[in-house]
Amino acid sequence: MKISQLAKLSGVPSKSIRFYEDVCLIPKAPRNANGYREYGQVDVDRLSFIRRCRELHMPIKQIEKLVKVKTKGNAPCKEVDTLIARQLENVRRSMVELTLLEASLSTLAHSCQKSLVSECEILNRLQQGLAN
Amino acid sequence: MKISQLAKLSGVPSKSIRFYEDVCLIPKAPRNANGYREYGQVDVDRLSFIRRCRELHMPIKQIEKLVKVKTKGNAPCKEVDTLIARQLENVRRSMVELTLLEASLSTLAHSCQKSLVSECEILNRLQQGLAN
DNA sequence: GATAAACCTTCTATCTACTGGAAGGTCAAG
DNA sequence: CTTGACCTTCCAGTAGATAGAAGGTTTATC
Repeated sequence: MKISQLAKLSGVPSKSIRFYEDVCLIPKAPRNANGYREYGQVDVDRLSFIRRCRELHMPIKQIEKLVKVKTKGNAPCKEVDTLIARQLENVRRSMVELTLLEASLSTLAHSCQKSLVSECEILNRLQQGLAN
Repeated sequence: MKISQLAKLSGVPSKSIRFYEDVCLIPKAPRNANGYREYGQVDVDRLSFIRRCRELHMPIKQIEKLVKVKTKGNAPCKEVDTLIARQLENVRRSMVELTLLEASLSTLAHSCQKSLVSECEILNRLQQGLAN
């Protein structure tokens, strides 16, 4: 199949597929007589896998390791566990940070009852440091 | 004062200060005889303000509006409210997304009891779609 | 047979918000 | 007089794409 068919079946846009090839996340596709890339089911599977990893916000470098380890079936899957655990940690760290942000912004949003910039409590707090 | 002093007082690295000048978030600094940038207290205040906005993950374009509106004291501060509310929305949207991610990753992390890649439940789920 | 739409290709530029480094000028202390 | 700590500009790179230009191919339709 050609690239747009693969895009449809895998859920990854053609542009991204070419990009993934550029950065060596996927192997270089063979070309047909016109120089068009030719794909098969294995590519659909691989890209579906990659798409799901990306949906979990995994960086490409990590997905690369996951893809590599996936191909050698009788290797220990400890590394897989580690990569997922690391990503889970990343997500949890971001959540903590966002929770703090949310609190600050929420306080800030409710802090101004005035209507002129010169008296605006929001701006004052941003200027002087947010004590919450 | 010179740029590194401003950096110290405002908490914004010199490199970032030059960058903010390049993208017109702050005005071009006057230069002394040697071509060095010269700053005063007003710049400390402005950059401290900017730093606090950045700590709230506000994009530079939004901060720019906030800085602009801040200078004209007797303008209505409704726009300030709007910008903060928008940022709060952004943060909340990200939190929702991360909460879903956390759930998926957490399930995934606990799904594999095997030790070989070929039987790894994590990889299976990433391949076939995560039903959770 | 002409032509237009819908593909495909490569290359380049753009986005965000910096950060790092190279090459070179200036200044103060020892 | 030289060493180190500043300062300057400019260029490159980060992550993960996305958009667009310029050009080739194929297929359907008139």
